[in-house]
Amino acid sequence: MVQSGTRENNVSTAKPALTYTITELSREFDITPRAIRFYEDQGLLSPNREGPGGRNRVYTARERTHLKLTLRGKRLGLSLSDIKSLVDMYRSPKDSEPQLQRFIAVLAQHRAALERQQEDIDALLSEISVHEKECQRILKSKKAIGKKQ
Amino acid sequence: MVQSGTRENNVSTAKPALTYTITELSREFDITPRAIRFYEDQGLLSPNREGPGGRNRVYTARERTHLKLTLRGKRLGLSLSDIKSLVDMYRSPKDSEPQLQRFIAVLAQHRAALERQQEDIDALLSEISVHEKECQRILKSKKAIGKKQ
DNA sequence: AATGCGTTTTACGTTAACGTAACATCATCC
DNA sequence: GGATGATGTTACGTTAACGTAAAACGCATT
Repeated sequence: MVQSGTRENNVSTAKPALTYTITELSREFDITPRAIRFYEDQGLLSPNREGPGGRNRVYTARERTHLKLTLRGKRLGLSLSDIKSLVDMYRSPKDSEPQLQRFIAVLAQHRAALERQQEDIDALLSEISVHEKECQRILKSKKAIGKKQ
Repeated sequence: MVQSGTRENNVSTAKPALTYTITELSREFDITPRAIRFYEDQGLLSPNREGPGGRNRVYTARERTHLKLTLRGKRLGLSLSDIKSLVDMYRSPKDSEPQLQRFIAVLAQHRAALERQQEDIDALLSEISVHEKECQRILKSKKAIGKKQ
């Protein structure tokens, strides 16, 4: 093995250009390489190629960020196509004014969705608190009665 | 149509016993009756039957609550089997002490998951804020330059 | 040279969560 | 009393998100 872990290429250039292999990313985020390639098929990632004939995938820090964003979206219950539209927006050139307006609108939309999710979470958390307190109460009453049960 | 909307049966009894039909619930929560029956197949709901031969489904307020909980769980990205275990816990008799302990453990587990989701949401919201501000900045600079573009 | 490991492409399999279609049943309306 | 409309069961279809298997290539070791 010539090099393992995160490596830094192009020592002569100014930019660090640190990159990752597919297995590195799969281990870091605890997913399979298959999943990462699948995300690429769905247009969520677009790694460069390296090696003979540009065979192997190489991921930049930017691509890694996209992957992180993808996984976050998944944990929040978003579909991959939802995430794709998000990533696409982030990638899209925001130079024309209508583009900017649409981008802002989408952002507001996502913000609203996330805030609704926060409400759902708060509701569930308070429900859980109620159940927890109920359990504590029952436990205490049991101890008060003793070992008759 | 004899009765529409939420109706109140058993006028002679003490309990109100207000119930719902499947279409009422489907409209209230904007889902199809098919979905509700599917949730029943998965053990998330267990409506009573009514009419000749106990043909039609009738849902109590308790069942409606279970449905609400189911949909909240879905919005948060939980699978139906996840939700089922949750509902089962809520239904299970919490009288024996080991049962209680397990229940508390599961509650803590869900609490942790929800808090992780909150972090994810916070992260995304701050990201969105960044992008929004960036957009505002670009818009301002464009207006400052004028209509040269 | 053979072996083994890691990566690639291709393709088919799988699970979850319903959608959709077909048909029967029951009450009601005209 | 035939049409309409809501509800039921049954069964097959569908989409998303990968899993899994097969076969090939490149590089390293033995």
